[in-house]
Amino acid sequence: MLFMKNALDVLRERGFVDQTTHDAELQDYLQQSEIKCYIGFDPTAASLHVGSLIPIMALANMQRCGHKPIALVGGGTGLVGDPSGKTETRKLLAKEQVDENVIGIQKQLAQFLDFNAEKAILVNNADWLTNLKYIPFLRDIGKHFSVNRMIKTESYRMRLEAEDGLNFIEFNYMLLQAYDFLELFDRVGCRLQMGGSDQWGNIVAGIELIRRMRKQSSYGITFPLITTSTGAKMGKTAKGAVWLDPVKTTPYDYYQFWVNTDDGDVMRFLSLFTFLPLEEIQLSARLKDADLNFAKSILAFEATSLAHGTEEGIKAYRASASVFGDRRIPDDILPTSEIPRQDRQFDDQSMPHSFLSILELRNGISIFKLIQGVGLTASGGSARRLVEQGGAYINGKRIEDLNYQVTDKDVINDEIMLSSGKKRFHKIKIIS
RNA sequence: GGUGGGGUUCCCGAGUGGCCAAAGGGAACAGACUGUAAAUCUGUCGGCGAACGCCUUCGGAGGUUCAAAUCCUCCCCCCACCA
Repeated sequence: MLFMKNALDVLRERGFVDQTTHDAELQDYLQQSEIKCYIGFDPTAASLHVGSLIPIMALANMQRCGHKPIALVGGGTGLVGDPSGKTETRKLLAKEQVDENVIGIQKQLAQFLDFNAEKAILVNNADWLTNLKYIPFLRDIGKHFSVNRMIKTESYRMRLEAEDGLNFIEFNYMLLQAYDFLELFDRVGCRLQMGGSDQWGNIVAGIELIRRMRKQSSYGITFPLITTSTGAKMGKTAKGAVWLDPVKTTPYDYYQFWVNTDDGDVMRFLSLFTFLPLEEIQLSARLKDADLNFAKSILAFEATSLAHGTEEGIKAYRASASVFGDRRIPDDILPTSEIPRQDRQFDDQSMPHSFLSILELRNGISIFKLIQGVGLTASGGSARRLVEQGGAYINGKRIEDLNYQVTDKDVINDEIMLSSGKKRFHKIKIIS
């Protein structure tokens, strides 16, 4: 393991590093084997979304470098709410809700990290935070914090200047996160905390607390805020966030999210969101125009496989090929990827679909009712508009007539393919 | 506790008695162009309805009025300053 690449270099090369504290010492620290590093995850929802992928992938890369990642789920801090990077007060969550969310998040992290044989550790800060006593905490921990300094940090200053202000419970957040770091330092000797760039202040607070109380040094790494090349925050789509939960965002939709990556982001995203060798990724820079879509397919396949397993990745790829057509992916593009390059298989189980009885079709169903019914649009009115604007298709043919009645004549091979625009499909399977 | 300013449709933000389903921008959706990209241009963008239209929405509850997002009363929440 000694000849392994330094984890800091790996993270840096792949684009994970925004800032670090005392770089040289950190590098030395990471030269040891099996060091522990942690990242906190907020249990604001029962599922993580692609916005959390950067920290997840950072931990996974650490693990691949022979280190021991600790995923901290904020069951305790989630009860308080982190003001960092937010311009307004977050709603306080009920305790039951937080507990439920913690369970969901744990499950998803296990997709990316190997928790077997203690190769990664999962902790919930509710275990120690919820038992804290106010007065002892103030005396032992609080005395190390200068309010003057705290209000100068970016995250608080932002909120102090904002309209909405900052309330006291949020103001405490930094102390709690610093305490988490101290706790992990004491429990397992963790000396490295990572997080988004908005976590800088919180991370430094922890480092200082450890130094003051334990006279030991510890380190921090922050990740850059990932935006698309068009400047938008990554991970939002029409339906809101792109979730890692396959029920909230199906693997097919997840794949579609990635395959629609902006041209300018493909290389960067391949480095961040896959484990494909950097040399191969850099080589794919030669891809131009439509050929760049090969790289996008691979990105989508790899990302989907990571989140949902290879089998789902393959299914999503084949489902996409069956509606968008397939071009054989050349062997020399990102050769390490196990994306199917030879097969002509299609998979129509994985795309959005629903079932309809043939009997219901006998009398005909209004096209816009059907479009709305399968969920391609949210309301009958918008389905109507879709047809009026020429965006509705049945079996690939544009529907010109608003009053079009879908009947059994539209069934092909026991199926009807509806589409909204040119990229959103829904297959209706007919049951006789 | 006092004084002042706020809470508008997914978001930002105009509107201060009828012409308001509510300007403008963003997001989103569709069309054209393409490569399932971006940019650009065009259209749409509360619900129901073929349509005249009807219904729901401007923090909450009442009230005034032929008519209220707009006026009045009470309540809730946020912000600033003062205490």
